[in-house]
Amino acid sequence: MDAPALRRADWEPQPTDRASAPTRPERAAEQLAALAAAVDPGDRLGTKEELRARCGVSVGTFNEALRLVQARGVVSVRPGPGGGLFASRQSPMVRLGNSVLALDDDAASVADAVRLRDALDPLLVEDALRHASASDVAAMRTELERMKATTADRDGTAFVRANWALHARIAEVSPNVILRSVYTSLLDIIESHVLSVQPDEAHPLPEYIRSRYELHAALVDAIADRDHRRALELIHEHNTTMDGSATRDEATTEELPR
Amino acid sequence: MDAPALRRADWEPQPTDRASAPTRPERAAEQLAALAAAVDPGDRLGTKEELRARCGVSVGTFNEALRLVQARGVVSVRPGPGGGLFASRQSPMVRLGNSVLALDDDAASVADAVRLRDALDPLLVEDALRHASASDVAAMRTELERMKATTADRDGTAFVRANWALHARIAEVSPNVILRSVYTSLLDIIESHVLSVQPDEAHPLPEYIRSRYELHAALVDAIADRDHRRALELIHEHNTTMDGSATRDEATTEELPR
DNA sequence: TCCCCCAATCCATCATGGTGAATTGCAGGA
DNA sequence: TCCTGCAATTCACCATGATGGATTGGGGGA
Repeated sequence: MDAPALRRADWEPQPTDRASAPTRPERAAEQLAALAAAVDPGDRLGTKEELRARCGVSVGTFNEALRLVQARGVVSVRPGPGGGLFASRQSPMVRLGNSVLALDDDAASVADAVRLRDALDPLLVEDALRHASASDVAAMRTELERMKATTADRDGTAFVRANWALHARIAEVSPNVILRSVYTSLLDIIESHVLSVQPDEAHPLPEYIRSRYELHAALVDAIADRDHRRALELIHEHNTTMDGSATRDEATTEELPR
Repeated sequence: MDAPALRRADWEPQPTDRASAPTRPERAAEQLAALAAAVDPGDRLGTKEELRARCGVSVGTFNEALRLVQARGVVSVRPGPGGGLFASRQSPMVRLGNSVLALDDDAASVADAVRLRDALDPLLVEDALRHASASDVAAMRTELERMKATTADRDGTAFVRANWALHARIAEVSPNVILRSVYTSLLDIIESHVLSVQPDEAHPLPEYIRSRYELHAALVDAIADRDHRRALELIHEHNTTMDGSATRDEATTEELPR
């Protein structure tokens, strides 16, 4: 009835070639997640042994699956009589994280990320105006210096990277953890997709760099002076004058299949 | 030299009571993550057996740890001679997901989430204007009907939930996967923190509900008519007239100083 | 009656040993 | 020379059996 699976043929009855071959622990984890999703949070799903048998995997494999769903906050485990696996309500923050994790990397274009980032910039500036300390402003000025240093060598890529570093530093000031986290990750996404900055006939590189630099310098000044109106005006200009169009995308061509 | 650890005392040398007791697989996973972070992406870390010995855990435990770091995209495993664990570059999208996952749930106040959501609303409306199909608009109108239904029973909570459902439906239209994902999760976060809607002397409930309903109805009309200016005007009004202040927070005990 | 302690249950690890598949490098043949 | 095929390496699972800790409920003593 419950003969052990000693040979591989006994426990690999699905040679159905699926994409990227989900491993057995992953499949078991999905089963568990489905089980947990089918009941109310807090409900008992059964003992490890029962569920392991239902998933049809060995102890070790089941433990791996368990670890995965636990990390996702889908189930919790309790010892003792009446113990076992329980569906647990996963916090919305975990859902956010997982929904982002589930995102297909290439499905999300850089342009999408840039658009989001631009929408968040004013919030960051607002927070900077309200919360930037003297040392924060000093750090921003340091980043500005770095930007200025790159203006000399006409290296558009170095310039935008320095620019992003400044933005990241500004973001650090915000007390809003969600905003900070999302924003810096967006910068990260954007940065990882950009290979080089290409000049544009309408905006020759040196001129573009100079104007961007001055805009950011003025922005930091406005933050230092707590000049709300000027700062918001500048960030609006920042996001309406072209910026993203001067960058070139890399990742849409998925080379390097390894 | 390498005596097996048959008794628990042999392999639990750290009775240091730490907060919430990270399990051994979790600790091993952290070690692996640290190892992977210390080298360049693509570098070899060693065979499973070598690393297992270094982590000082058993095979099963190490497999669990491995599964965790693999799920996080930190390492990859390859079979064959010269195989083993390799540090893998984790995509920025994964970093975003993980950084959100690392967020402390109560550290992030609802007000923070509301602020983010408000900043994203205009983007959603923009996308809706550009991409909403007839059936999308129809679905929005259905949600509007539901909102209207709740206006009758003076139930503020039901009203805002219906309101969020409408927003979620609008968000569905956007082709921007990151935006959609982040926005709906933000709604989720907000919704999960709100217990009830409290009237406010300046805005008695029925009046508040009626005005909000009409604003949203007008917004959907503007989307249906592709009236950009009107829609953006409405969403601006939407986010400047009070909204969040009429909701009562549950989870953040430390009252948001705004 | 109330409290404490014990037994039962269940999880978290451990150890050992086995089969099959993927990968690699080299050695030998066409 | 180039291709083919074998052997070695390493992973992915499997089974079995053991120890110790956490939790729970009930039974016995104060």
